[in-house]
Amino acid sequence: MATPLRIVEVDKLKTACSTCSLHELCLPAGLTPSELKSMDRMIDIRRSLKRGDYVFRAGAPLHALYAIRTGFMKSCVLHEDGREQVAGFHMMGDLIGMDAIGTGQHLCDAVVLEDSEVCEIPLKSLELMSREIPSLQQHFHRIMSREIARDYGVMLLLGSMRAEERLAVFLLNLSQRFAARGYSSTEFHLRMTREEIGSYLGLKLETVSRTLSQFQSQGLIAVQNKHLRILKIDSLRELVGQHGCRV
Amino acid sequence: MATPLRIVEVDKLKTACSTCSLHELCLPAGLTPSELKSMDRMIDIRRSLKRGDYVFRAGAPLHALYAIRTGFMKSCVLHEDGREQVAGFHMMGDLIGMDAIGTGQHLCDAVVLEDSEVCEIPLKSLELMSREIPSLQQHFHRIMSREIARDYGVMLLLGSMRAEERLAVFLLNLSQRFAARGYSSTEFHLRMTREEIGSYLGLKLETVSRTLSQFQSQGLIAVQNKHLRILKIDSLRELVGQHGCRV
DNA sequence: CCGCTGTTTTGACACAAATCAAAATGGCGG
DNA sequence: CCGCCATTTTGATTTGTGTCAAAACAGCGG
Repeated sequence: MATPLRIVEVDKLKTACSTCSLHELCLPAGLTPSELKSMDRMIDIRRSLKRGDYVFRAGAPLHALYAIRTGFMKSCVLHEDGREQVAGFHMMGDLIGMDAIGTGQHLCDAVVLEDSEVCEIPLKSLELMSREIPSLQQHFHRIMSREIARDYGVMLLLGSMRAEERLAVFLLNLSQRFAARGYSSTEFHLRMTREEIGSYLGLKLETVSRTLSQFQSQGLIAVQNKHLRILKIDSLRELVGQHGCRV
Repeated sequence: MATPLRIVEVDKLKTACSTCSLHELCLPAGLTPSELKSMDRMIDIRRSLKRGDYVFRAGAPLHALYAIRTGFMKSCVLHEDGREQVAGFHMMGDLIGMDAIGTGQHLCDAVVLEDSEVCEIPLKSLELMSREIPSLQQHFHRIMSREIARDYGVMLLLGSMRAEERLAVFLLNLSQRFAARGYSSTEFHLRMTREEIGSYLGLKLETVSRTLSQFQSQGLIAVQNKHLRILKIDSLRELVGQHGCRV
């Protein structure tokens, strides 16, 4: 878990919002071409990150928000006593760092799980520009709100679902997000370990492993280590919200 | 749980942000007197609500955000199958409804637990005005961010703490929030039932009751039904983050 | 003031998931 | 290509909470 981590390097990549294939999924969604140009001026730093790098660490002062161009990461909240809880997994088009606006300090670590590229969005510039461009303002608010909504979903999951349901919800959520990004909704690579899945779902890694095996033997999925294929997506959906369980 | 609920009545109360004792805790924190005047113009509707009323219900279209002037409420997320998870408890100075900005529809119920007054803040007006007043814009962002931060804390709690710790965190949090509002940090009324506490903490009501009794027999607190007194706040603090537990 | 209803407490027992343990597997660096 | 280390799987056992049940209690309306 605690392997030494690279220092991240900052380098300017040649990409721009106006030419980025993600711009309908990302912060600039719905902007006009000329507004997109303004975004390009705002986001001049893009970072290239390797597996194990931190985008930011808990306690660090907030410089910017980060839009994920490519790759995969997790954010995890740390407890004084060393406990760590994965608060979310993030992929291209996601915006991270918003938890830090309140205090000016990040309160979770953002750790790269698969080599990634992120765009650095200075908060001050974003504030300034969203005063000029109402649709940017609205979209930024929507993104923050969606994060709150997502968190409520996780709370529901952690507070009242049994292990099978948690896993099913997790897989369905990944599936849906991959689909929204143009990837297969039924076949993908799990970029995180069983332990990280478990931490996110409030389960131990053994339980995650056992439950995946169980799904496999029921013919719902096919897993081979990190490679996962969903065979009966409807059965998975039915599984969620069944079982008299802990209501 | 499902008692018939009054239809809420809308009436204009004579309060204004500029004369409200909460304005340093609430959305207008840090505004100049003239900016406060603008807020007054924006917030012309204040609602008076009785126990059991809904401020808004899941699925309803978003009209406004609500700032709590007095009272106490819960928000709860609903699962299709009827399960309900309390996502938070809210008191004076809190802003609720932000989860709805993303989709334009509320995704939780906000239920009044103690007769309350709320100020209705039309989202459109807030957007408009925060383009004019940078400090309002910043503070609104801070408030949304703090909600995300709070949610991360709840996720940590639900994902990796044992029953005793959850209860301790819950009590300490209430204590700290009452203190911030000028009330006693060691003696207060629990406005919610054991079942609602349990739902919030991912526990059954019996476990909540048992754990409170245990705290009492350990001399940490004195509970008598809804009345609670914290006797050893430091011991409660130590309790959080102990116990090898589920790391 | 009494009786009703919803809430809380307490006890006995069951079970889902954690813990402990060990083998199997996979991937990376030398 | 081999060997090592991290990850994953599977099994046996324990345990913290859930579940079921019943009694105690509190608050409200008549």
